[in-house]
Amino acid sequence: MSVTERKTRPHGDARRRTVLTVATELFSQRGYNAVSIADVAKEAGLSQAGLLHHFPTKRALLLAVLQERDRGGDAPTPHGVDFLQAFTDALRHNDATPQLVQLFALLSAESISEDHPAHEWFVERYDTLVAELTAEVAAAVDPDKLPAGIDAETLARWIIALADGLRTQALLSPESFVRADSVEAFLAVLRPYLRAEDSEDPGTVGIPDGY
Amino acid sequence: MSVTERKTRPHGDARRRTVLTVATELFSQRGYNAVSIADVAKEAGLSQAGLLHHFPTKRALLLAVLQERDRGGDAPTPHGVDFLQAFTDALRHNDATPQLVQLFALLSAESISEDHPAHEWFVERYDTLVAELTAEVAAAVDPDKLPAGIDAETLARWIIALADGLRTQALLSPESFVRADSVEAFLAVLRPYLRAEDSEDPGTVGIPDGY
DNA sequence: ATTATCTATAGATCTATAGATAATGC
DNA sequence: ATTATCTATAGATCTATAGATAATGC
Repeated sequence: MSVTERKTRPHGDARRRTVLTVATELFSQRGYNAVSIADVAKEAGLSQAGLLHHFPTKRALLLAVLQERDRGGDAPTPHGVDFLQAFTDALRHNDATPQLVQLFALLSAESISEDHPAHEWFVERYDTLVAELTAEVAAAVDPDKLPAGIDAETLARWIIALADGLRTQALLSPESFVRADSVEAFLAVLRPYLRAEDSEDPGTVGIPDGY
Repeated sequence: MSVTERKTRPHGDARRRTVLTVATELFSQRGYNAVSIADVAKEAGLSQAGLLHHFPTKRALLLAVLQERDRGGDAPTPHGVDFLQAFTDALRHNDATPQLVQLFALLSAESISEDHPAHEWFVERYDTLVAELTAEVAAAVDPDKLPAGIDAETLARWIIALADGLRTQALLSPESFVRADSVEAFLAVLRPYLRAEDSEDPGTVGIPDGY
């Protein structure tokens, strides 16, 4: 209940949700720059000015889409080795909605430009993701078993990069392989580096949508 | 000497090159959709209509940029293990021109949409890349040493995915790590799987110089 | 004769605002 | 009284074409 909260009504809330769904779909298919707010409004069944009543600018609409999609991993996730398994499970789950996967593929590339409305959002997202995964990998692997020069952060960045890079390949050529299988096979290759016995107390860290 | 070749003159050729350079730069910074041909023309020092004399549509301009950038590897490339070394060398070379790297990051994402002007170009590019790298990996590794379920194509897709995925991370947060180093470290981890005649001591994992 | 340019402009879009009207809830 | 909409439109852009003029090379 922030000071800047606006009053809404049931019918307006429903409209807002419709608009967000449509915007997610269109941004996913064509990217932010190639979609007009008129496109979204038409598909959502209201006028462009009607849409702008709910989301005052196109940028606000994009950020609302991202924000909604990021509260994906509300479920409690395990730590250490089991976290890595949960990661590929999340990949498999996300691949069921390719348009959402495509949205993140497109926006993560568009947002590299510093003046893109989602630039800060993505920089922060990757920082968080790398830090989180680094901690989990560190908990799962035995440092003494790692090859020289390979640390937990390196492994964490590899895993994230694999998920992102294989996503491009899978979207361009969907029938050629299964992304989650490939990432899972990679994690299996890391098995020799894992701690002999692992006993970790569970916690709650979310794996976000869009992967 | 194709039938569809156009006659050109020295001054026009120079202009064309200028336009291509500027277009590469601007597309790299902001992507195809967010750059207008007027932007390119202005920066190249000619009128928009003047630009369209050389490249009749914006789409033609993009394809010309891609085509020019793709004839990079004219040098004879080695095969097998040495090819993999040449691959990271190429990465290191490319990272010296981040705006070009950014161009491919952006276009490979934008082009996932089937109606993007560069869609076919990128589908074909990845097909070729995977096929080529699969052949080189197959020549370098000993199939008997590979973990169960991992084949040459899987490894090839991992390497391409790593290069692509780490590219996003490096562009969003350039100071945090060196992409080529990370990919090179990954290839070093693959060393136990290589054919005997190419690697002397599979027991100890070798890390390349500079580590 | 052809290439290389330019100015001017048509015709589409696109974002966002102004101002009016209807519906809703205290 | 406030929210939720709409029509209409201003003001920017954007791609591409029309038609004219200058420069170049057979």
